[in-house]
Amino acid sequence: MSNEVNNLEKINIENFQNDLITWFKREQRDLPWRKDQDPYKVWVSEIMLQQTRVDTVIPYFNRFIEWFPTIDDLADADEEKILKAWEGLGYYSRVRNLQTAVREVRENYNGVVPETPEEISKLKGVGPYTAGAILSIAYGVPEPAVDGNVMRVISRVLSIWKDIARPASRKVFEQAVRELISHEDPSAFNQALMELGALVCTPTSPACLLCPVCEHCQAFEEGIQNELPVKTKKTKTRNVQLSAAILVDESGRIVIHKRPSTGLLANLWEFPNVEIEHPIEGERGHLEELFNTSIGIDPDLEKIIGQVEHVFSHLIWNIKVYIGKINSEFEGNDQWKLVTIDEIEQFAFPVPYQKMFKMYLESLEK
DNA sequence: AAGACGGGGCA
DNA sequence: TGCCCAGTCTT
Repeated sequence: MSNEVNNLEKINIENFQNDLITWFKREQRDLPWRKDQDPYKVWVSEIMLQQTRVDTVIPYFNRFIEWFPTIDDLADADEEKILKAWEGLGYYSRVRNLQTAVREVRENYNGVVPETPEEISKLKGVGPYTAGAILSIAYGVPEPAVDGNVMRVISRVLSIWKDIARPASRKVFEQAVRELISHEDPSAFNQALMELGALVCTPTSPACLLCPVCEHCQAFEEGIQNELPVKTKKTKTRNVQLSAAILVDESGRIVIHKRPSTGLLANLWEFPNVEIEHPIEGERGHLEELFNTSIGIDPDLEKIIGQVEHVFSHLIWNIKVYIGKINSEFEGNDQWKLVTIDEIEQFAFPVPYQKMFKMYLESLEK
């Protein structure tokens, strides 16, 4: 494995560590999860930061810690509330896995986040990156924490032409970091690598002239920093047509539905909707029939108030938004509820349905 | 190894 | 539009 990173011999590791860490201690951003090294808070921040930008995470992190200050608070929380805390952040399985995992910590580790790679990696939602991040930042363990930033930085510094889109490549970068990591300050080293990737060694047009380790960088030396990292794979998104309805009863309450516990947007709330596989020309009666047969709701649809388009990483939703009325016989249960406009905010809705609700409120003002 | 899984920011 | 972001889990 180690000969795959043969460029390691060209670098002065100790100087590299010093330049990198010195820069980090001087330039690091003031972030809420850097105020202390509470393993729980480090853990929460690392889960939130998965595939999510720092600026997006900050307000979510502050509110999450406010609502669930300790492992016990999170372990005891209702799922509805943790989903509400995550509403709009995306990748909602992260927070359900996090709650599962803190319960494991309470049961199996006496409420203390484990500090060995073997144990921490068993926790739900803790993969190789997060394990290394928590261990190094909270406990000072010299484990690699290889994320997209680190692969980009290391691919340039060591001129590694492995395709970072392939799962197998991560091991190469982990091995490189094992060789490079500071054993005096693994926390600063790992965070510095990520901070450098976020602030200086960016995906496009890296700021090499401001880089604290440019003199160690083989890509910079050869002027090929813009060719690295190598990353293939294009995601092809498919289109899904939906029709959804704000259905109101006699007293103005609205029908909402809880999504299934698995799959896309699991356990979040939505407005009644059906997928339209074969668009039929404007047949409202046909659509009402479709609502009836597919979700057991018999609405009186009045009109379309607009469309919502929402792009996910792997698909695109195009939602035709209807308003309508619901029969008086409608009864709620665990999955179906009638709620007032003011009660809506207590439930966690994915963004496309937030857009839809906003559209509905605007239609009322006219 | 590939796909599922959110959402927003930026060229 | 397409790419990228402090990735992990399932198939």
